[in-house]
Amino acid sequence: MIKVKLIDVAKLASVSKSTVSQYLNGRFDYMSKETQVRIRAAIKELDYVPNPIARNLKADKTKTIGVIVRDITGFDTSHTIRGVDDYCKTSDYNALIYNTDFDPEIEAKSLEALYQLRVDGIIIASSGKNNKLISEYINKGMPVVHFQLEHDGSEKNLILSDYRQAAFDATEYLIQLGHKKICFVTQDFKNVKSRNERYLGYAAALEQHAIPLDPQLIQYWQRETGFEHSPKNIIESSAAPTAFFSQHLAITTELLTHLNQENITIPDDISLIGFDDIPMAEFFKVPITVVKQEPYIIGKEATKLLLENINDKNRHFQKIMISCSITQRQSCAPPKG
Amino acid sequence: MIKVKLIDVAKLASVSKSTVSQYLNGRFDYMSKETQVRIRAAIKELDYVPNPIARNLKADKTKTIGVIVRDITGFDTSHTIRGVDDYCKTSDYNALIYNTDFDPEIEAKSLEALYQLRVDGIIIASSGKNNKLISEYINKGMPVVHFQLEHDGSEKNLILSDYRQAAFDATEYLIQLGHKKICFVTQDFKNVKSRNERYLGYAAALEQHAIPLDPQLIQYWQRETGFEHSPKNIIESSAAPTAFFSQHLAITTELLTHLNQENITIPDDISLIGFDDIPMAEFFKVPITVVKQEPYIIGKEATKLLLENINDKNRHFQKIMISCSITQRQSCAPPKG
DNA sequence: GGACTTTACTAAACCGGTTTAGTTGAACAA
DNA sequence: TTGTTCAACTAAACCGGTTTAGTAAAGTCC
Repeated sequence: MIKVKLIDVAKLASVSKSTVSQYLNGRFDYMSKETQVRIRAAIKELDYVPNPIARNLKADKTKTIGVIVRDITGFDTSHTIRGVDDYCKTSDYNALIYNTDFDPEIEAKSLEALYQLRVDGIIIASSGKNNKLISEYINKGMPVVHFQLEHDGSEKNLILSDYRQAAFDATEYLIQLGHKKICFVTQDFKNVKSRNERYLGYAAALEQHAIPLDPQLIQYWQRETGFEHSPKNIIESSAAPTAFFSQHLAITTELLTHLNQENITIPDDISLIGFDDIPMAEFFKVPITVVKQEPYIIGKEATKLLLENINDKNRHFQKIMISCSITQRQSCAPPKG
Repeated sequence: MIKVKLIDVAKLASVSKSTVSQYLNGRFDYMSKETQVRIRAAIKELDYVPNPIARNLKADKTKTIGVIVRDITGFDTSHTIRGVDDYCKTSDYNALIYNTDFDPEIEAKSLEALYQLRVDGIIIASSGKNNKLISEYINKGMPVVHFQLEHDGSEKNLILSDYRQAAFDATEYLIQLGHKKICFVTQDFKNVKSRNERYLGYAAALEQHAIPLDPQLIQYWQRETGFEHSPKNIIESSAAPTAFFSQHLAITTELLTHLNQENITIPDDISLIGFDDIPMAEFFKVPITVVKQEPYIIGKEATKLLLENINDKNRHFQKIMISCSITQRQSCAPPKG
């Protein structure tokens, strides 16, 4: 495709390869003004562009980072990727996206592929199942930044929403509307700190307002099997929640599907606040109130942190928290009666 | 990061670099069985992985393609990217995504960046403003596949939805519901074939059903300035449309915003069919009926076509069309009266 | 037993740059 | 006049692989 190379420029300008290379790297004091002019002219005439591959081979870096996500198609994820891309472009890096579809094996393969490709660093929303493998790579010198998910706390560099505060705010918002029986709908959070943080925020808000925590109001959902108890049954149970607080978009979506099917009306029959913003929410039958994260900022900050780690191996680790904010729409109302 | 190299394997196995290289490339008949065993053992012991950069330098390819889109965050676009990524992974390629945010200058810069990076090929949803530049690159030997947008017909390799048929189907669907005054809401389509095709489909459906085409029912929208005439005014004009047929998601969204604001009810006051599917449409106040494209398939097919072009420079050009399908929801009803 | 193949390798050039260690000629100081 | 410094370069090694041309030893043929 491109066939003009440095040697061609050198010949045309009647200098050695070395001098052209010095010129290309801005070390102009190694040559005379006239030589500079000749080289500049030769580059222009030949339309020469240095080959970054050859360059990077010697430098032992690729100017490429890897990003491992579950699905680029997700609303928040796509914005995070956008943030990563935008920040990369400001620093002459490129990002390679790998989707795992929530499969830890594909995640492991993606890590391996990126490692073999010699990417300069990796940003990952990890499943937690490959933390051992990730540690190996880190020990070999691969900079890694986690985002979105913290598992056992072994993640050194990470950037997260302030989940505890966000959950606290959302819960308090419901409490201030008069709710006391708030059903916390979540995935299992025993081994996932970033999920546990949400729980702690929820619990803290209840405690602050002297509302006892009813274990029956903690309800579980799994990606593969859905709800442990159906939303309808939860509502009709003795726990009698007046509001749902859903812990991420997939749960919110499935909750809405169930409520729709059962003709349960929001917010008349029950209030709902979700985690993660919802696309085109303003056109919903009931626009859903949410605590929204800042996926674009998270993408940018994650990349910034990663590049800092790439360019300064001795940096200490960081945990960065980004605030969330409540977007009030129409799915929350005071409880009845 | 990785420091084991081919020469280390060669030393441990007591053979030359060449032999190891032959082994790595599967040319086993150049060596004895025992040598193979020794090399295999050495690779395993050292945990050796070949450096693709060095490899590609010699081969003069990067095993990387570039993808230029307007915004990866878009619902359809993210699915197209997903298709590209998935297909890439089956062939050991990687994709680099560049967002233009609808800016032809950024598009030109992205093209240049990808060219300088020596990507093996480019997939682009082009603005049409850089066709000259693209032609230059094609002439220099860069394989290019267009998707989503056809402008002047100079695009050689392209993959599109069958816009004409799709628009025909959508229009006919409305006609069969009893509509005769169907307002075609579009961007300017004079110089964009893929938009003109929609118009032709619309016109063909009207003609087939002997409905005269009223120019007042062709209404324009622009990304920067919005609607030429407000939807409310259009409805109240003498043309008196009973249905809108919107030509892509951004138009549909803005149309919905306007109708919401003016308290115009769908489908009671007016029917609406959109182009492009809508995320979470089932939760809308009025779930919108759409002609949906197949962005994931388009991504896959575009990549397939591109890789074929990369691996066989003498291939003839192709124009591939993918069918759309109507997803009936609740925004279309027979006209009143 | 000498010529011709075949097998199993290796040396060295090559990909397109960067970098280090020299080299050359002029200017300047003692 | 000689030694030293400096400006302005260049040759060659290097990055980590691939590939081509070549070679030594063993096997085959007549």
